[in-house]
Amino acid sequence: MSAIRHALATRRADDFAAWYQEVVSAADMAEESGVRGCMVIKPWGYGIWERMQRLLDARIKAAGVQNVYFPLFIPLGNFVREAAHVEGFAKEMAVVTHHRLIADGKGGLIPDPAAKLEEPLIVRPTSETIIGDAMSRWVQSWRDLPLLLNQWANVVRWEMRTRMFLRTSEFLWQEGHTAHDSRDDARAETMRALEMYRAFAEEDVALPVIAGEKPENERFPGAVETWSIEAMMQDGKALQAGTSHYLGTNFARAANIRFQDREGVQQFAHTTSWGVSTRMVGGLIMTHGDDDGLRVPPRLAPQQVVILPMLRGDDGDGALVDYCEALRAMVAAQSAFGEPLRVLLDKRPGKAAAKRWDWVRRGAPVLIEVGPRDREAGTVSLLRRDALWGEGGKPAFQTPTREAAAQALPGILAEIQGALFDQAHARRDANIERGITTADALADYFAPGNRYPGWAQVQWARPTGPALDAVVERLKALKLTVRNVPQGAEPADGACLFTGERAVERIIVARSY
RNA sequence: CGGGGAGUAGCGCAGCCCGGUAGCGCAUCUGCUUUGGGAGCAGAGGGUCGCAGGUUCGAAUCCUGUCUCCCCGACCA
Repeated sequence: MSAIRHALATRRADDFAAWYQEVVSAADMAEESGVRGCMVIKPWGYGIWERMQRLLDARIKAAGVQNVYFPLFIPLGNFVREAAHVEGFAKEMAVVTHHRLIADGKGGLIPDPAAKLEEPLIVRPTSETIIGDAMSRWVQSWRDLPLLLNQWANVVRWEMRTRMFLRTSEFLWQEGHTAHDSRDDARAETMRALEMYRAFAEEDVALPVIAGEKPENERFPGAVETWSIEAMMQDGKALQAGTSHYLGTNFARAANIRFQDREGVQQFAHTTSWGVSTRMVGGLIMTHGDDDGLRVPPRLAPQQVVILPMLRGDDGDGALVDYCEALRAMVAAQSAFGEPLRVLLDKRPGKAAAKRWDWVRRGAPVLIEVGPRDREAGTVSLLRRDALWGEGGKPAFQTPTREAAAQALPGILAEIQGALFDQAHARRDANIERGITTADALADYFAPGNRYPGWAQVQWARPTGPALDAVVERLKALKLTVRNVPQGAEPADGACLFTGERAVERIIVARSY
């Protein structure tokens, strides 16, 4: 038993779903909007997304990909070309049918029947079709390839069940779209994007992931291959945190993206697409959050260091603020991870101890409280968010000198970034069961009493068609899905767990978001 | 989209069954006290009870519809 008084009302272990929602609101990240499935992303939540954008965009540009922007609206006729793609998205589409409102005579407004669109517009659920249409005009010769594009955009999918950041009807993402003159080149791009996501997730978000290929039944509609990075949440469920697709020539045929090769022969281009979304923010919460709120990895924190003067509303405040301003300047002069350190001096009136818990819940990596006694002694009181609690259920303050604190911060932030990754990595590895070889053992491992069981890595014979459907049904009975076939796993050396045939590869099986 | 639950002050809730003009805790504001760790006391402000109809002399409360959220399922980044 601990005497710790946590900053949240709900513990992860008691009700993970309720805890998640409490973090989203207590960390002041987002709130409901009144529109089904849509959310208002508040400054702290959006600031984290902006950091993700900045870091991922740098990686995208470093790969020679150029940013573009395509329209929100896609003509219906443009969308209907790739059959599997359309079938995959048709059920969840927002459609624009009118362009004007008129009074309904009862004080309200209705779409003007006289302003019905000749051809409805759909709100993009993803942009393969409209970008494919442009590519068909932009690509003529092998010299035009590869064509490497990316856009940062919002997309809309009419989801049946929504959750903040994890699945919203409208979400923000980047979608890369590339066209190539060969299968090999397009597949290489697919794998490059996947590796980019792995590095982004692990190095920037401190999110350990397993990269691998999705099974046939989990492929993106219209894709030839779909690859993903999968992260383990603290309740043991898997979260698909990024995807990369090799689309073959399916979309090129649908959009007529053709080029003349070196021999003068018309060929269809091979295309790819890849994306990471605001869902990553949800993954960050469920990976790094604790019973005191969010913990933001320093590379992503909008503010890495927050200085809290212990103001008393008396004459002593001026000198204290001066002391803190000087500290702020010292800290701001430091660099961490190759960028100037992001530091906030929170001078809002109020008790430092009360404001402290606001910043703990938001998950700022380092808090520095400064009182009159610190000022006189030339010290500060420093608290690491990744190691909040000390002896006796009290916050674990350190009291270095002001100068020492400022100089130590780059190192401390690097330590926190590493500590968050290491904790998540250790937890994930401890919760992957690799010894399951029978269906009964699998059912036992995921038995209802075992609340947060984690993942199982098992061997299978990679069934296809009806045989795969049968496997999917058996897994569904246990609420499980095949997440992916991990890259770099050991070769199969046993029997398929489902069919008893000789296994050909290892797969990750898990419950998922 | 099916099954279940819920919308009352910024947050968490009571009141509803049995209609009579809205309350508690935290937060906020003011004053006094306190002052190195999530302060105490006193006072104050803040709500057309999700929205729209209906029943009624009178609706947070009863009836109908509708919107939104949460949980479970089906579907999906």
